Amino acid sequence: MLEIKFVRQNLSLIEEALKNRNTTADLDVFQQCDAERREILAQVEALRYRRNQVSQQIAEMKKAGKNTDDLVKEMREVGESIKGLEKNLAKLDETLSSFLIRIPNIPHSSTPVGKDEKDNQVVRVVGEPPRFDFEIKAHWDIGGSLKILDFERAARIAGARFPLYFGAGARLERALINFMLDLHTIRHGYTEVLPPFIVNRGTITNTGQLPKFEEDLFKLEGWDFFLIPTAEVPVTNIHQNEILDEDVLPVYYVAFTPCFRSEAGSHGKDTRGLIRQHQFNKVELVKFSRPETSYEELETLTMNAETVLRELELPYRVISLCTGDLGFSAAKTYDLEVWMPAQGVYREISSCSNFEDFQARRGNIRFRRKGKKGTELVHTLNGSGLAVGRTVAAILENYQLADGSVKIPEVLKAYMGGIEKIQDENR
RNA sequence: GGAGAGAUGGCCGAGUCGGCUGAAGGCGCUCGCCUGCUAAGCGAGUGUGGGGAGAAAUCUCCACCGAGGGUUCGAAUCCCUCUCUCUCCGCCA
Repeated sequence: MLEIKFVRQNLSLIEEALKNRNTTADLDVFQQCDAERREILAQVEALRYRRNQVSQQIAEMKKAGKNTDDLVKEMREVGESIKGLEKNLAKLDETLSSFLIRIPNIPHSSTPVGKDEKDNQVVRVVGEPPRFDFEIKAHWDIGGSLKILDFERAARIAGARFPLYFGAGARLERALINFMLDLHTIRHGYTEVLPPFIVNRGTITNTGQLPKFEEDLFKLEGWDFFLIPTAEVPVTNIHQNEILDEDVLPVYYVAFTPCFRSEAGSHGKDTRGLIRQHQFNKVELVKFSRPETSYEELETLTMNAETVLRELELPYRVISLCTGDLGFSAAKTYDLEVWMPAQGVYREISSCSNFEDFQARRGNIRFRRKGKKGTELVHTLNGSGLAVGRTVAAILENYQLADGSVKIPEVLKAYMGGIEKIQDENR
């Protein structure tokens, strides 16, 4: 959420940002409500001032044994007026906050301006797509013939877009989770957290998934609870309504969680394989930083996520999302895209964003500088490190061999009980 | 699920029969003083959000004592609802 004062003073900047994001909002209505609210506020405060003064006077007069009937009667009327104005005020507050909470973040100046994903900028390309001298298969075919992935049975258990892993496939998923957590905790200095997978409405509003994107979420029927679409939601909210000590910053958290997404509006997209599932696993990096260092933190966070791909020796590229493709709460986002040989394309496997103070304002996450008065909002950042299902898919495709087996990446061997490759175990 | 206790400022903790309590006291923190260092000591300051004035330091007003509602001229204090925490019992793991 943006600060109301900021919006008031930067209407043209907001208008520009909205345009770059291919969206609009009724700024006139905002301006009108805002002005009206401040006027009524002034009236209410004047009346409350009067009431406070007189109430004190009544107390003194009573102590002195004087009659206060007239004043009490007058104050009764003042009280009524206050109540009436407060009602108007509440209505305007409601209008204003529902307006503000639907305004996306302002893109950072380094975010490229553009309409859609075609205008995203390639920042760097790392690694060479492997060459194959045999007919390569898509990961769902590899998984099927190795009997480590079974989407048909998954569909019977739950429905379309759910995963079911067996044997070495299940272990590969678990190996990746452990590898990623170890890498980020031991080498990159993140603190591991295991958060709730179900969160309340306030929490998921703070990170920006609500109120605008409720249809993308799974909601528990009869409860105001939601399945998390990403660990970003519970982990960013760890410090909601807290004032952090300056010297604990920056705070680094890494969390493994399953993620649940309704994928509303993506019918027919990526229907096969592990790419787009209602449930998938993800290791997520979350940072809380001082405002002045958040863009450096974004670079290192992105690099931390990239390290997973480098260690796994998977070819990838880094994309800077343009304004039209940027997420609601983000000011700047790098996507990591891994090479998927069967489709011959780079696919998103991580998204690393700086939200600046946008989420912190909603979640009321602040810090205090030593020797300075008052508090400041922290900046929040997060990035996948990485989406595990998509990593499995990338490994299956990039490490496939002519005989239909799949080589285990060097760094994962220890996590896979020392096996060299996954082959049909004739389970 | 049953019974009880509680929720106050960065933290701990006091608030009498409703009225100079935005809130005692302590800790922490900041600035200054002092002892050649350190520890201790002394003095002053130190909540958040919003409105208004001012170039600024600052001043002033309003709101906030878990959340929401009510009573009252006036509520941290009384009443109702909700949320959360703790203790005991039951149940399950």
